Amino acid sequence: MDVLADLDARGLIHDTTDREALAARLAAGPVTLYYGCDPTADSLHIGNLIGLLVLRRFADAGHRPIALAGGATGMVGDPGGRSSERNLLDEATLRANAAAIKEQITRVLGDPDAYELVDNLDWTRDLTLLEFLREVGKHVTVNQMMARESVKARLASEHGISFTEFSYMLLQGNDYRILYESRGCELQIGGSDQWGNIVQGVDLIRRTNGAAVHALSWPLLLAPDGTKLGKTAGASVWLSGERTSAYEFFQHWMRADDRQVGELLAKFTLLPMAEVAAVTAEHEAAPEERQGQRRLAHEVTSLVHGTEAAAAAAGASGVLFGEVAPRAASADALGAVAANVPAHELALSALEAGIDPVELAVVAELAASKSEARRLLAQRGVSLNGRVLEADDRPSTADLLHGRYLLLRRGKATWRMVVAISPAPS
RNA sequence: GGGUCCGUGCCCGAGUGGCCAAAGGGAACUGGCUGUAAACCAGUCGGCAUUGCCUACGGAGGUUCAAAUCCUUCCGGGCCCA
Repeated sequence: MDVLADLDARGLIHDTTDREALAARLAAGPVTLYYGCDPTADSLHIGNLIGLLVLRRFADAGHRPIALAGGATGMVGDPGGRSSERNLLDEATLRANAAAIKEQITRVLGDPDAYELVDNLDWTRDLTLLEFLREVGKHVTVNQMMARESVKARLASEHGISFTEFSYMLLQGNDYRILYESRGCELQIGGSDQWGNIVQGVDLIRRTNGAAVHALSWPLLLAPDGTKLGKTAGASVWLSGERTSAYEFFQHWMRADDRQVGELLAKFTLLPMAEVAAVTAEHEAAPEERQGQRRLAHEVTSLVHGTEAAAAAAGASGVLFGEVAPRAASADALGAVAANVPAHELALSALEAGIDPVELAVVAELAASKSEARRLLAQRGVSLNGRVLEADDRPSTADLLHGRYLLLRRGKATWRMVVAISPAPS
């Protein structure tokens, strides 16, 4: 299979170094390539998922991917795409983050024999300043570095840019050089915001080794209306089940904008393009059926959380958004929901005399504060067991479904379960 | 080292002694319409609390009946000069 053609069809090529040379090299035999993510948090988010999946696509085409966790680069901070200086994370945090991220990479890439996982801290930690200046710095002109968009933007802003962040691109360039020298890595991939950093490495390798290596970037994901995706919108959907439960993850894709379904299927699933096209066509014929979103949610959730979790999330969604009224739902169905929707325990005794809805909303973490809870209730934004919860209601044990569940919803799609428990005899 | 300007709520950004929990925009949240969509319309958007209180305008002090607004100092940053 022609990987480049496939990536192209999926809209995953934004830029490459000499396209023909790259195509020829890929056709000539297995190529070692890498993609790196910095451990700025203890979980990757769906933006990084594209990169991992592109690695996977290369692996499936017979190439040899390297996933790089940026233990070293994470300590410095990439100036790209931000207007102000980063706060440096301490080493312990970074180490913990890197460990968590490695686990996620492993999950998405599957077969541990099919790829290699490295951490740039391993070769950067002991690099001395003099070595760095002589082996890396000497080959790069500041003129060229200043010309980078990300640097220019920061130079123009009132915040400036520290030398540390300015050096980031050299560290990343050096990673590529090390991987080229130690493992014969000839291709680095990344989002288009990484293009400058990637090309930096390509240049460095040409100057130090006289070799022509390659680069490939994909376009950054845009919001459906073509504007830049808000930081909160995409960056808040995490791969970690701790941060974003499998159910919530599934729901994120279920709510995808119609206009984006085809694009998302192409970029975030491993379905062959022919099938993507078929599903998209089916979806466009009857968008209200949401078949595209269903398939998308199932595929992506399976990749990240496993098919079992995906099926469970789909099952819970069926109960919550289906025809069945909460009061008529079976104990099994509710149990399944409780296992998928964030659930909170509440002592049975707290319900006996009736509970203040404000209190209940806070306990269920439907609202972050009592003020917010009151606001939501005033706006009639909370429902209990399928009925609007009024501010002067006093939910009690009589409202428990099957003697133990309270099913709460905020807005249209945010569900919480409260499970009543008898205090353990002590 | 000298001069000068700046630091406001999730983000951008007004405010230069009381009418400021702080204009405006964006994001976000809720309601209406709908298909768990889009667009659009309306409302909300520091916390606690029965019209009141607390915390907040980089940090710490001070002046004042009263400070985001004035003074001192510290921290952080931009620009110019050396």
